[in-house]
Amino acid sequence: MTNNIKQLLENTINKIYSDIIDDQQVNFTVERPNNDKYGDFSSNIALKLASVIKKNPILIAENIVEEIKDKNKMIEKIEIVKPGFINFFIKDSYFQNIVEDVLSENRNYKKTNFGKNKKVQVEFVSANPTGPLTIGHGRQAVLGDTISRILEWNGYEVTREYYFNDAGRQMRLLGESVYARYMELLGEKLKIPKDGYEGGYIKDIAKLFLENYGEKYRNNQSEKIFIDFSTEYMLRSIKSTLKKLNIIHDAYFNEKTLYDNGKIDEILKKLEQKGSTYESEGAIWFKTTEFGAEKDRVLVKSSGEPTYRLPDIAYHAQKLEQDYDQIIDIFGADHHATYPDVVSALKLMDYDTSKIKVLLHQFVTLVRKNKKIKMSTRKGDFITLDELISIAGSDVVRYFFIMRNMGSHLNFDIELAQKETDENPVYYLQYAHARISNVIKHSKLKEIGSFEDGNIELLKEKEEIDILKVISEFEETMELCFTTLEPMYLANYLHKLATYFHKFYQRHRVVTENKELSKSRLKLIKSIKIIFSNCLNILGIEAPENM
RNA sequence: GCGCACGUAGCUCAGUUGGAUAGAGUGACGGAUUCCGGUUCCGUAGGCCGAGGGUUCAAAUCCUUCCGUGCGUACCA
Repeated sequence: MTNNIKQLLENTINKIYSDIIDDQQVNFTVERPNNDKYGDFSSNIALKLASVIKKNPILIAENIVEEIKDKNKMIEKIEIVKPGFINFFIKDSYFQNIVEDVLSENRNYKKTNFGKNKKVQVEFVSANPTGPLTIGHGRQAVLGDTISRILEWNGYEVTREYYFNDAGRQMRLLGESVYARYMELLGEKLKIPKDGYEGGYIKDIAKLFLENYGEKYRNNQSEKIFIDFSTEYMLRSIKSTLKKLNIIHDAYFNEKTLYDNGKIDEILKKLEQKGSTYESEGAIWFKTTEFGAEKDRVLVKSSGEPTYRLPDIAYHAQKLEQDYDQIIDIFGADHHATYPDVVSALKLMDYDTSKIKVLLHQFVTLVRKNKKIKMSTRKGDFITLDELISIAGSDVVRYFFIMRNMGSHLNFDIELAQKETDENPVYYLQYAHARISNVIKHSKLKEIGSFEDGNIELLKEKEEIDILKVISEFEETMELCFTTLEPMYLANYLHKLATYFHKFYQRHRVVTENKELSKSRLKLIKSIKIIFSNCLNILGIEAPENM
């Protein structure tokens, strides 16, 4: 819609001012003004043009309007205002027609094929299985899955991938911590290792271990089985938590693969050949300063063990060798310093890094009555994602995690999340959907019958046209979500849609003695319902028929 | 110290590439709704957009300095 107007203006100035502007880009905008006295759409094109061709913007505006006047049948009138804005007023009939479009396209309304079935991999969560997922992981999980859904809506083929490492120091500590609890269950004195894990889940694993293996591993701390058993347990638990949020990864990629298939060595060798590494103090360093970093980084520790950086590079090299058209990584803000190194290394080896897109999200603070709840992962002193889901429910958790833009800190108000009242924005949305379902049900009782023949031209009330305008924004909202990969816009949009529906509902009855009008309004609310349902579906939130 | 974010109503946050009177929700106060679900709607109050300077027709938005907060600055991931 906005794009149509923009195109119209673009064509117009190319026609009238072709000699003056030739191939100069005029960076004008078309937007929906917040004040409706400025029309449905407004453009600053004349103001922008004024600085290029040194003419009075009002005059330019007049020339443009003269050219498009009466040529577009959806435009009711055009006004030129003060500094030089051009304001467009659209005919009601245009908005009324949207109802028919929505009803006929239904689930596919304004679905796009921008992706043309291109393959995109979205990597998210990727927490090592040392403990239950935290609230922070939750935000990433929901973001990753919602972004995947947005991509799918736009015709991409998405692979959701989870990267983890079940080797290394952290996992060793996990095994030792479980061992300590195991020995405790066998009546020994508890000796939790230094920096070990103290959360209650360790006891659960130990207990299950005991049930499976009895006393067989008494005094066998070094047994790898503690790590393997714990890893398997934690991965199962993580998957089950994600499933509660309706999130299922297509692939779990273990870092170990990169050692087994020689990728780590290969990459290290390549970097050495490029002369970008050197040895110092027994470690192998990567000359990151050559790419603008403050300091060089260690790739291989003096112990001979690589740091996380080297496998990260190898992993991404491998991703780029597969036939993905795009790679999306979702990381917490604490990773913002590390990924540029990965990209530099890949560039150095002539990989096409333009395929990689990194999205960083800020952290989550759990809040109760305006007070921060402090948490410590190691001590196990935290509310897990799993607990949060059981307290607040999947729909609320999903909505809360994407209702703020990912770049800003999120305060998760645990009390608000539990409220099943109008204070909770999720219920506000779902209630609107349920209400529509109910009205349609009611219309059947009143024997309105089929409303397929409802006349959309009867939708003339301000509240009706207003909500149709909101529906017309769906397309550009989705496009914004797609280009920015920021689901927040859709959350805000849904709230707006609900507001306008409730406003309409408050002032006008759908089912009345007037059968013709009832039918047209039923058509209207049915189309609203479809938009709700489509949007909620993209957000992975249920659209209930009743509540 | 340095790097990257951020600072908008009492609170939580929107504000597309600079645009016309800076908006929502929530809290506070006051109203509406005999009705298809009172989990709804309407109104009022609340702001020098962290502070100063600059750029231009136009700045919450861009540049600069300062103040404040968060994250990073590991041979942890």
